[in-house]
Amino acid sequence: MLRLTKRAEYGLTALVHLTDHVGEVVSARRISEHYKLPYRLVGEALKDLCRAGHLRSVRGPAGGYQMARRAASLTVGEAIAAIEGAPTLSDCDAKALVGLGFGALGDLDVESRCIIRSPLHRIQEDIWRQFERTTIEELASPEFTLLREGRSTPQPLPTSA
Amino acid sequence: MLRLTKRAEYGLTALVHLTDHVGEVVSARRISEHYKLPYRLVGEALKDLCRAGHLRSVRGPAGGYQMARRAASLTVGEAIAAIEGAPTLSDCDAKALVGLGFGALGDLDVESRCIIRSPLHRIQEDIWRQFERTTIEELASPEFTLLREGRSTPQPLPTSA
DNA sequence: CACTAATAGCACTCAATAAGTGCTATTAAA
DNA sequence: TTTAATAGCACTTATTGAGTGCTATTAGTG
Repeated sequence: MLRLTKRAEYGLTALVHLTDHVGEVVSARRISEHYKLPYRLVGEALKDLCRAGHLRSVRGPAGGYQMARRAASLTVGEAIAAIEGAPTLSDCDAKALVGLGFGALGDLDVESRCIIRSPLHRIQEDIWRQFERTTIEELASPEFTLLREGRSTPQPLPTSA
Repeated sequence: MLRLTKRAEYGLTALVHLTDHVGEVVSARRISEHYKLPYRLVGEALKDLCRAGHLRSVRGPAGGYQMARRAASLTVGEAIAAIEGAPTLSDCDAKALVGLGFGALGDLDVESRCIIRSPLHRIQEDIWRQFERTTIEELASPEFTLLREGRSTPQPLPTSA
């Protein structure tokens, strides 16, 4: 029903935490205990983010994760894509991402059930644009979000390492 | 993975069709055959839209559905809400819609796992705003469906801004 | 009147996906 | 050497969505 997966939710939560503790190496267990989230799932989400290069990992005891990039340059869209892939609103959207080019699909003949595709695709792009426009830094500091359009004096955040 | 349900997809398709045949009474069967969609599911979606008052129904042979409102005043958001309910991005968003007010939930204690809630909620609102901003008329109007007769390489849509 | 084809409503089954777990390997600090 | 972390992947269970069955009601037509 148009919602993010738990993995994505946990991943974003973890990213916010790591942003608030930039410089530190924090383990999946610590994060999961802090927010009372299932340890293993938080771990899976963190692995995904690590594989995508958004986090760095340190193995062994005292190991864990830390931001690999500045929170201001990592978008919610990139994070979600790393965890659950780029979202698609409808099936023919999904097909379009693969085939691209209408006539080729053979499935879309007659009146093309996809008369709604292109405008829906437009909406989908808008949504994705929202994800891409929002950074983890903004997720981490709500007051920052409000300044998105206003662009008044941005406060120096503790994120600068 | 952040996608619309089939019912919503079928419902939107049907609405576009009814908009293109405004004044006529079109049956669920005709629509389903036209777009090669499962008859019963199209029917269910149409019932939902009818219950919400977006369509009028006529029973008996020669019965069917017709727009109850002008397509220009019916939004994609309203249609989707009628079929699959208002979307929520995360669980704590869903809870927030009920309880609203942080401390009251008992689930959201400690550091409140919902540190990501409010900015995520903002994104969700943006998305919903996109749905509310787009009308069925826009879904139906040809200038929004350039790809339909585009045949060759689908150009990126004329996404104004 | 009988028949037919439509909507109305709801519960149910089955399939797809997401949530969560098991297990093994590797790494590195103590 | 022990321990606690990440790495990876397959697996099981739970939830959700897709689709169907069934019955009732409505109204046009021969």
